[in-house]
Amino acid sequence: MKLTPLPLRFYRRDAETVARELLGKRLCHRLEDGRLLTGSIVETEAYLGEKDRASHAWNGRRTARTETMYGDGGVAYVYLIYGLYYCLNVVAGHAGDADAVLIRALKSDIEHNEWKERFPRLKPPQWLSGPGRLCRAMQIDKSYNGLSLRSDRLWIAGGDDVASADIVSSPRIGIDYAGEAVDWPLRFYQRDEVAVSGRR
DNA sequence: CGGCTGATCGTG
DNA sequence: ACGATCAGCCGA
Repeated sequence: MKLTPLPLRFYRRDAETVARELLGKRLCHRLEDGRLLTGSIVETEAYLGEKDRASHAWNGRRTARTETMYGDGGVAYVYLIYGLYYCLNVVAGHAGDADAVLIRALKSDIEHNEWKERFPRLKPPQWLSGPGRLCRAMQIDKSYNGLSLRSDRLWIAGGDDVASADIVSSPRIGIDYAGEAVDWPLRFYQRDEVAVSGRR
């Protein structure tokens, strides 16, 4: 299995395109001790920057937290939610436009024994199902915020292409407050994939 | 300053 | 259905 990082030009497009095309790609994390955790992306959501009420950058909110999203595409944007969980985003587009793609679920392509020990109550597909769970399982926290997705530690590699007929879109999850943006079909997931989170 | 809130998850 | 739990944002 080749795990070559995607080129920067992959990320420097609009968030919706990046969100669709991230399906099937492999998220890779090299731990300090040398072990490698990987999973195939099966669910994403696009966030469209300042014009998107669901985005942290809505209405031009450019703060210490959102600054990462305002940079060029190709880095990780990681934030803490509900004081409990981390969420991993891929920054898309170009400097100034604050586009990002939330990674919502992975399918494990390596049966990693340690996960069975750490999450004994969850069945295998659930370790990586949901943005908070996948960060916990992949050991991604806020220290990865701003890190290049072509770094030695964290990167995204090519995978199996997903046919467009197998990509389903829907409104995004957990953004009921987002006004006119609540129904924008910016969530994408792989049809019939059990690791996909939440309601369909 | 102090109050409020959330791109979630686990339990009941 | 609800509580956990806190960084960050906002208003004063």
